[in-house]
Amino acid sequence: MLKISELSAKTGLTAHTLRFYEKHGLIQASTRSESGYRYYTAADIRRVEFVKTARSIGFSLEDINQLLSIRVDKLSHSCEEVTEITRNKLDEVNGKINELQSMQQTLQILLDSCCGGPERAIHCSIMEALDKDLFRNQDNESALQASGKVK
Amino acid sequence: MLKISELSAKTGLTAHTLRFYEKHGLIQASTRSESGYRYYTAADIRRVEFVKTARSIGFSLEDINQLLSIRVDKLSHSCEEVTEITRNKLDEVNGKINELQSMQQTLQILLDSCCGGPERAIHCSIMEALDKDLFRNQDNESALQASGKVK
DNA sequence: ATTGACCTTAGACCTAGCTCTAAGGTTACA
DNA sequence: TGTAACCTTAGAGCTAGGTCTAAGGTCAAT
Repeated sequence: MLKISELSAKTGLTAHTLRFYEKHGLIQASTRSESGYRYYTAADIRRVEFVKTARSIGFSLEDINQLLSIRVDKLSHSCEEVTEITRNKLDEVNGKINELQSMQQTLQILLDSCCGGPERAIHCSIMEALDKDLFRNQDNESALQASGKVK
Repeated sequence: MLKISELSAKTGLTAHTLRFYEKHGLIQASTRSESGYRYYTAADIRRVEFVKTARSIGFSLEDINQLLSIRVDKLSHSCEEVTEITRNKLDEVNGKINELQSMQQTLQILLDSCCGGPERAIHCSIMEALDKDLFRNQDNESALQASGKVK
């Protein structure tokens, strides 16, 4: 039976975060002392580790709540439910990656178009590109190429 | 000279957002009527479009403030300053992509390891993986393979 | 003159996941 | 017995970028 600071040391989560997770229904201390101190059993600790692992993969607290309710009653739930949560998360992650890769490409094109030197910014290709609104549509690269900023 | 609702229609930004940008020093209406109504000149509009474009690429409001201060006095600034902002942003984006790709890989491995069918979740590979804390180090794939969950 | 659509401001609210503070009670050790 | 290190709770604060509300003033058309 661990006190909250001991569980904190064991898991690397702060006591604040552990209480926060409790408030959001993710974890619990099965036992409380008479004075209200939380005491965590081995099972409690495994649950906290589960949360920590799921969190490190990127699942939201809401996802984890769903995963936990499957975890405590696996007989009433199917693999399908688990994969659905996982697949939804993967879709979300893929969506974010696509957005970021689009930014990445645009930023790279901008960088490639500019000398990057100590020259006055008066004719800086990046500033021009931002001013000319070459990014209204998805056709960034050709728009920039058409503007003559990419060799 | 456009009123705020006209600028809103022109740019697709809400009047609320335009005022919000003004509060944060990004934009301004050069003119105000006696009663305090904002009136935007052509130059104001170009500045708003600049902000919108930079925002769509992913620059933060703080980045944009820096870009704008270069924009209004290009003689006092160099291409180097502009590329530095851009490169920092690119680094940030690349960092996020890396994180997300790591999540993506882990999620994909989890999905590949599970039947995803109507079977009871009692031996679900994903739940087992989350319980066994196979993700403590970067070696997710080999850990999962070692656990026999990936063919 | 009245209505309805517009405008103003200050400031609250939202998301997500913490992070921290205040005010007070408990415990262990010297 | 004192004190330092713990624990408790409720609730505020943080980030970033909006989004919305309330209370009131303005404007144009009828």
